[in-house]
Amino acid sequence: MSRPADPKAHSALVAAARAEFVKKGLRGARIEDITAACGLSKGAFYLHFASKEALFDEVVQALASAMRALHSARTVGLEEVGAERGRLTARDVELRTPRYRRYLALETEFDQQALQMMWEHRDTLDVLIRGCAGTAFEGLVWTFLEEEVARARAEFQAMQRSGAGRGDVEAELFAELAVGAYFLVGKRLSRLAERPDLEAWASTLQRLIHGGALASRGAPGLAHARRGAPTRCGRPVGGRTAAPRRPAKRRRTP
Amino acid sequence: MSRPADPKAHSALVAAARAEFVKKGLRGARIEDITAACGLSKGAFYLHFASKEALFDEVVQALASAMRALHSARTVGLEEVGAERGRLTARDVELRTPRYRRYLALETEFDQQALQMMWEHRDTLDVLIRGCAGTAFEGLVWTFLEEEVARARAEFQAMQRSGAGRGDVEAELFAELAVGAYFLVGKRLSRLAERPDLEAWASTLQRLIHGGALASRGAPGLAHARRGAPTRCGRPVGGRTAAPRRPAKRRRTP
DNA sequence: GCCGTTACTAAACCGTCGGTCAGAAATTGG
DNA sequence: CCAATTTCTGACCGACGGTTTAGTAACGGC
Repeated sequence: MSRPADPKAHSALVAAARAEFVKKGLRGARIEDITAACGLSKGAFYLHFASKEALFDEVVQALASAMRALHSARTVGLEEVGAERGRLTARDVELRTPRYRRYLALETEFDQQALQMMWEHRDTLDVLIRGCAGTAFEGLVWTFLEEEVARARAEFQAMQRSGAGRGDVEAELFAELAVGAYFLVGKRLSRLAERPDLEAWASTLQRLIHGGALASRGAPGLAHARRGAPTRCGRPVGGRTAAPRRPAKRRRTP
Repeated sequence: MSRPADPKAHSALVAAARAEFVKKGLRGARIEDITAACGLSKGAFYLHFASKEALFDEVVQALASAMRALHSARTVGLEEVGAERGRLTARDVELRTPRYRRYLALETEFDQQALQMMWEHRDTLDVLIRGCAGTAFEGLVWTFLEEEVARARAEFQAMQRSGAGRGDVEAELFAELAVGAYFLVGKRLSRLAERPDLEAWASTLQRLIHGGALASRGAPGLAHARRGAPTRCGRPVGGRTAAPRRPAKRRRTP
């Protein structure tokens, strides 16, 4: 007995809410707009979620667990290769030994997975970054990043100890830059209409971060790193009209 | 005749508003909180500003003109040195010639100025980045960045043509990374209580961006780039309590 | 068909906040 | 001290939007 709920209602609400959150931010999104987008009434919203924040929390939890999964996969992956093939040394880096290449491939793979994850959750990420000021979710994205920075710093410090990482750079700053680079690219994803070549992005970023922007003096591995033409950067999503300036009304100050 | 306005009222309101904007975002900041912070009543606000947005606009214009000034200073500065000492070549980079060092110093100087500017306007930047979703100022910060990216891309492409920049990297992606790095650092400034050693940050960033994170094979100029111990990263501003999760109330979904 | 249950609707409710305005307070010139 | 003038106050208005709730209708079981 009893009337069954529209099986699509819940997911439709989530989808509409995500779109609305991206457009107006968590605070600015209106329940009525969300429900109207799925042909429901405002009241129906509260049959499925306790509040706007509860819905957003659900979405954020999905992102958080995806991040945790990736984070620990990376840690154990690195440990496994470490146990299996030994730590990276300065010599490995200098001669681009198979061990160096193994580490490089591993990192690339995880970076690609990270980008893929960011692509799937790009709307939520965007809201966490720039759409939840003054809410309970404020700063949550920084705690996420902080964990990644800590991991990257530890890895780089290990490389520095073994001579593989340059010693004249503070590990913390390096980690911020590296994590930040991916973060930025993730941020940019939210402005793209269709999925760019994330795999190429990952390897380009890695080349830049490892080798720098200056032409290297006949470094080996440069030709091997190249994969066809440099990659284009994707089309921005349509809309977003021109520069918004001066919402000005009249002024009364003499 | 007539009663003169409190001469400090205007600037006090601006200061209080900036603080409130950072705390709650443009939308979330309440006029009454702003005026209360300077011991004024809500009505007094409208003697000085037409609206909350008008006040914010005033603050943003100040930032915008500071950015424009820096932007054009950089362009003319680069042109001057170009006319005076000639363009950078692959050889300059390889041998770290005086010309290379001149360019490097110039860039460092402007980067430091940029960081300094960002430090002074860190609160406004922060609001533009993460506190104005769904307002008229939405996306303004990206148009600012877009200009910088365009400049960086053009500069890097020139370096690629002359062989000074590595050719296997898309100039656009490089430019995004480079501008993004400063942007991120600027973002981080808003979480610091006191001014860090921005000069050291600028040169570390430059070393990373130019030379990469990997230990270089006895590259010249490495020792000269080092300046004492690697720099610490500053103390975060106090407050900001632990992870905000589950604003949850009760749920009604069966 | 009828009944019980539950999804859903429509409208009311109510707190919040931007903006207004009548009057009180302050200052200056006389 | 008075008058003129402007600043400043704080109660008020109205819109907006999240949440609640009384009522409606769809569905399953009999």
